[in-house]
Amino acid sequence: MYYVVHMTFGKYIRDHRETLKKIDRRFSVRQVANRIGVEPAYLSKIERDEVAPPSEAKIRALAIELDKDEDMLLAMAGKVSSDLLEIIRKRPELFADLIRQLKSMPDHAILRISRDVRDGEW
Amino acid sequence: MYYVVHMTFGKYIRDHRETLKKIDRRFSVRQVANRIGVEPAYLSKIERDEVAPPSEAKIRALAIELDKDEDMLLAMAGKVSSDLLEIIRKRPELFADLIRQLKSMPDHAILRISRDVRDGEW
DNA sequence: AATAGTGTGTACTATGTAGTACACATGACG
DNA sequence: CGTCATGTGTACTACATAGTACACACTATT
Repeated sequence: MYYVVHMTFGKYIRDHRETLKKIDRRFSVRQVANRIGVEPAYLSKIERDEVAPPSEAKIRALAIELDKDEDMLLAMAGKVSSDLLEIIRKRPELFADLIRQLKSMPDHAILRISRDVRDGEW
Repeated sequence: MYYVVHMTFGKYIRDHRETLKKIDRRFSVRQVANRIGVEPAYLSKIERDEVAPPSEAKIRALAIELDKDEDMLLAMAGKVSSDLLEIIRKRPELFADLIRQLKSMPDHAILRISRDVRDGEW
């Protein structure tokens, strides 16, 4: 999935909204804009990357609307979920060290730690 | 260390700068401000919490100046280091899951994971 | 007593963030 | 063939962020 790297936030939203629109006409710019609570002209500009991605709250609404992962969409917008920031800010040195350690680790290693923690192997 | 919770960014900086000033007069508001690259009046306002904490770059400079942990100082300012954000944004779902898992884990468990990863037990 | 340094009050500014409001041309469709 | 919906251009706005610049009164030093 090479192309994802070059995909902007706007183009990604447009692509997926258009795909949904093909089978459901309620996915027009106007109707989606209304449902997520912004002006249609604003969503149009977002989708053409004419303006920066919207706020975290609107991105979350978009993620739900388009059935995409919220953290992934936030990341495409250059943001990190505020609940994660809060967790890190409460124990900054601990989390900073761990995250920097994990920077160079492969996906499967991080997944495994997640699973081990969840399964209570600690 | 209860009081730390109620300590503001400004008060924390002021306390530590004043402590250093007692044994080294180069730690005046003016001289520290000059070294970190801001106006003295601005640092004065920061220390009295009259304005919001400064930018990440200035906080880092302050951390070095006062010999404090950068991530901890950033956290007190309500921020998270941009290098950590970048790491998370590159694999948002993986890191989001892990961090939320670790939210309720005790310090020693997180420390142990850090150590295990560093020592290559993966 | 002069002067050098200190902390702070007041006023101002540039840039970024996160949008709204309305008009307009085009396209779909019953 | 009229009207209803669609996407978008233009203009504008409120608030936040991250500071600067200068003047002033006080303190310490020599």
